Amino acid sequence: MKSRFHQNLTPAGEVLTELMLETFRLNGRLLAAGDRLVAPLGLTSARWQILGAIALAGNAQPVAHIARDMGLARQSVQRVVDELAREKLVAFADNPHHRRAKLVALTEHGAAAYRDAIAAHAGWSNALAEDLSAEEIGRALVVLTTLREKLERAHAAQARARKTSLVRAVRARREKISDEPASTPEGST
Amino acid sequence: MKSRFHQNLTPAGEVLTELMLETFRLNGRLLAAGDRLVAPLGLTSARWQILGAIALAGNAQPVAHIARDMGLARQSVQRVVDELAREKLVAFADNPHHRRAKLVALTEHGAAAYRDAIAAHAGWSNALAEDLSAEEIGRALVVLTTLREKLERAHAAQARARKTSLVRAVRARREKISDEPASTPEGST
DNA sequence: GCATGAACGACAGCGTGCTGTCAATATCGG
DNA sequence: CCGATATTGACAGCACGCTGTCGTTCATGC
Repeated sequence: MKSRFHQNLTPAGEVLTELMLETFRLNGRLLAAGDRLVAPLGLTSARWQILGAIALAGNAQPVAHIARDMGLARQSVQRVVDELAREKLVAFADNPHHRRAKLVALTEHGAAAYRDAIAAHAGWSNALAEDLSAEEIGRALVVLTTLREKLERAHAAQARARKTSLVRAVRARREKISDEPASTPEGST
Repeated sequence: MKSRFHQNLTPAGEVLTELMLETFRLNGRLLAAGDRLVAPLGLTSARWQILGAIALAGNAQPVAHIARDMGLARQSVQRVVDELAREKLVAFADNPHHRRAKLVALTEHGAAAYRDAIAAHAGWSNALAEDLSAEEIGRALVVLTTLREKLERAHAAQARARKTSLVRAVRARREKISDEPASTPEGST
């Protein structure tokens, strides 16, 4: 089995490597096309995705929730939300549960912009999907989701392991420190 | 048919929209995991992808060719290649076909770094692909490739149409200008 | 009530993609 | 050969993702 990349790759690992490269390429193309699609509305892909996440959430949420729903870092979403707020596409409201973390909601202006964007997207997406059936796209979606979830689980497990070993190191260090003073005054060494 | 996004979406357009969002998420997760994987080698995802593209090309190429192969803008690749050159992972060689566009090749140091990276990737990719067959990953790859190619064709067609209409406007303007001086001296108007 | 840990926004910096511009170079057609 | 066009590297700026840090706020357990 001749691998394009490395002899240790399994057949599945080999085609997965190709899928990764294709994901990077498709990601760039989708962003570029999305940017062009919503540019006449004064939006970018990132901005209208955030408008979409707010709209789909159904009710106002703090930035950190929006970010979690989107699978992005909080600060990334915060930055764009602040810009959207400056342009009056979203507005902040008090959060009864947290004095600091305001709730973010679409303004009328923002809701209209999102409606325009999603309407343009619908026609474009329908045309793009023309050569493929919903079933095969759905199967591809399952593969991508499976991979992403597996990556997220592995990362979370690593973070827990790293934290646990850090806690163990700190505890070992604390016990060692508390042992040494006690041992020294008694002169048992 | 109740759409999560917009009532005009076809079933295929609907699931494609979900696939797009999943692509963005998977892209971020793959980059993050890739960065972690090659960090001990002093590399990042972007850097080792470029090392890989150079290695897979088989012979030294100018930056613009590498970029075209990767589906990226030339300047993006140039920037990283210049960094890799500073760190002695790649080197420039004269190009007999173009005095300005040097050829880029891996150094011994760069080839060793790439070997280490791809070996680490192989184990990791095999494990990630464990829950999926090569066949289903391959089918997903076909879907992604189909979409990407369609996006690229649509963009190229738009660029040609934009250029053609610009050329027509310039020609119409030139003919109008050249007509007016000729008409005026002959006094036919 | 108090201490601790987690979550959150603000601030900061960085990597990486993009587009645009300009000068150098190559290619092609008249 | 010359002019027009395309390609290329260098330069520049920007959007957008990330991580880290710090102070504020909340939740939990003792």
